[in-house]
Amino acid sequence: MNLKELSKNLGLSQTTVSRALNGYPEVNEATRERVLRAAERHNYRPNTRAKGLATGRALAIGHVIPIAGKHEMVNNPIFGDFVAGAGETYTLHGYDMVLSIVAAENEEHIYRTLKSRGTVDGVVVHAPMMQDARLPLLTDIGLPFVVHGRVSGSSAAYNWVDVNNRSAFERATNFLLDLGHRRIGLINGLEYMDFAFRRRTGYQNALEQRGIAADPALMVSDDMTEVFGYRSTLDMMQNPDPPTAFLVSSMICAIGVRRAVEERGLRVGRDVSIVTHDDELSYLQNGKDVPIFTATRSSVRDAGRRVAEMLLRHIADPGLAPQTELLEAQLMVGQSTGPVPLRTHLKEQS
Amino acid sequence: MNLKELSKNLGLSQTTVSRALNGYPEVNEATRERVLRAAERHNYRPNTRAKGLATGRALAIGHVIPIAGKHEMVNNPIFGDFVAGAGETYTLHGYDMVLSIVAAENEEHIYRTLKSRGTVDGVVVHAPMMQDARLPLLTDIGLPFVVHGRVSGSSAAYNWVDVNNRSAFERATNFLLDLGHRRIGLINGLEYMDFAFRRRTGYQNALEQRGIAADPALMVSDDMTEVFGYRSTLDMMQNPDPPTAFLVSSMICAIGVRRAVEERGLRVGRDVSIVTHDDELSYLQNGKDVPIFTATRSSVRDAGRRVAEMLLRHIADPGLAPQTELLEAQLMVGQSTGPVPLRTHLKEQS
DNA sequence: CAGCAAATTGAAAGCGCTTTGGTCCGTCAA
DNA sequence: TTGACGGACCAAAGCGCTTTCAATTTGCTG
Repeated sequence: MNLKELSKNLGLSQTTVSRALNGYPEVNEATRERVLRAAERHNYRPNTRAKGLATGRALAIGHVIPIAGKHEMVNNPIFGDFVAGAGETYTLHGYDMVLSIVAAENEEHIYRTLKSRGTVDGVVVHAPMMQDARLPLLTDIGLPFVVHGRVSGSSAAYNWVDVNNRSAFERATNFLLDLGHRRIGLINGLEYMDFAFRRRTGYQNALEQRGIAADPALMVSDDMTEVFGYRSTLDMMQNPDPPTAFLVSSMICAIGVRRAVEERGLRVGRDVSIVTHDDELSYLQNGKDVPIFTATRSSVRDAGRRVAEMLLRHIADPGLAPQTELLEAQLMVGQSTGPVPLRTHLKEQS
Repeated sequence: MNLKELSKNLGLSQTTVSRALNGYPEVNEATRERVLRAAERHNYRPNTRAKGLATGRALAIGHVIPIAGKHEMVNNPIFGDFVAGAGETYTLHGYDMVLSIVAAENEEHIYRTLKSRGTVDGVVVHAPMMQDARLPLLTDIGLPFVVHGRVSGSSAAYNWVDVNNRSAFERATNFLLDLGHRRIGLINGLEYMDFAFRRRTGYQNALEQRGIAADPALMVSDDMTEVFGYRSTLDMMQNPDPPTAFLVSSMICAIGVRRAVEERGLRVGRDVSIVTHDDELSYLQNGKDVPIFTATRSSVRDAGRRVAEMLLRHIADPGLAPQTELLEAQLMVGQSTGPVPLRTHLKEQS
């Protein structure tokens, strides 16, 4: 069933039917009613490609997901929840979501293709790095975009939605300091990722304010896997003056930290404290009533929604000035933190 | 830059240029060369929508992802890796991937829309349930599809790619039985999901073959969260005759099992054994060299690739008879299993 | 009752591509 | 020399929609 058939069926011109369906004012209300009913009855839906051709808009948003490639980067675990949030919003506004899975080295090519083929009206930039090259590229080719995160070192203004990673980790560090911890291990993501850099800044700021020198031996950064959390915890525990607390950049990583701690015969929340960042991934909930881990919490699904809304706003009104949205993470106290243990206690365990 | 401009530029007709670019034989090789070079130089890429309109094909595949809605179902954690695999394949074949995030109750509507708008040439069915209603629906509306998993209770033939869940869990159970375990807890996914049903069947088969009656108190099923693994393990440990081993349907769940075991002061792999299913999620690797958990292993990303290939095959040749592909999971021995402990040992701990 | 504006509706021209149905030339066999 | 034939190319008709420009009708005003 297409427009032509439908209008013939109704004894009207395609013009009128099209107008009726798209809510134009110059069509008689009675006629519109009749058209809508007929469309419903015949299960008519306009062909997206034809509509797109005629209007010049794609009614679709692109998400380019770089996958683990040469550099053995791990796929982003927050991705699923993020697109769930964004997708909800697109559906609500009648937009499609186009996903491009691509090796990192082909990213530029994909963006150009997306633009020149007219596949999408805009894109979301995931997992921004410091001085991310995608910003100038997208600006150059004229594809509207919103960044999920921020790009340190970018001079030009651009659209972004981000969690206040610095303040979150600053607060988390202060929380641990208040509990008496002085040796706090930072288990961070790769620090060419913007968010990881900001988190370390927050951590260091807090230490500095109390006149504590950050110990390089207590700061590591890598792909945030369970094994990384496990290994680096074991390593730090070897330190003659081992940390009594860990600040961790992801739940998955924190699970590895816990494994290491418990394997050493210590108890999380009593002998060793852990604070982690919690993206509220739907499949990795941090406990039910009481959080398992004390955590800086911020819903990545919600972030997805906000990013999508911002992008649609800018597509609808290309003249709009760049917007930004800074989300504050909550600090949720769970079972994984407690006052610093007495030195003697730790000694006798190790 | 579009076809018209490009051909004017070359002093050729659109027809010839189009043919040259699409590899038709009736064009002079020298001309083709010239056209290809010009296209490259001007960075020309045909408009997808126009091409689709003219050919009647969308060059896109749909993935409909139901999200946590009324029934508080948890988003599928394997989703990210699965689409990564499928997406690779699509990109390779010049197809786009269209994602629809939708509340489960609107799924039917989305499929109809996808078809009538001509957005996609086919779809992938995720997370099939027993007697899944999507199969008859998709057959009815004539949208080609491949199921990731299988649908018990479907009479008609259909395309699917699935892991042999039954045999995997049968082997895992036998492995534990061989180690002397007789009380094995099954922590399974929701059993209206087809894979969960098959896994339980495998577990029960193995027990039966050794003349052991399956104890309903040792079989639970729910959304596979960390908390579910934790809670149900604690519950089962209360049993007067508690399990000495657990067979778990997902890594995330198994992490909860481990937490419960260690919280009870027991040691995984010595006091209590755990076997889990491992989808080889890129962000949740089961250790590096030696697996943390003994596991039935099968790459969901690989499954994504295979599903995508099968679907593209069927779209290219609509006459093809339904195909099926059964993947065998590997049983990887890790650090989480060991012989059944002496009864006395367990008693003294509890 | 003439005249004009507002309310409705249509015809047709694109949007950028593919593809059908030619056309125009050399070539080659008869 | 002629006609058939294959090679190389092109004009134009769609694909299913939107939108401009016009046409027609209706309702009022003076």
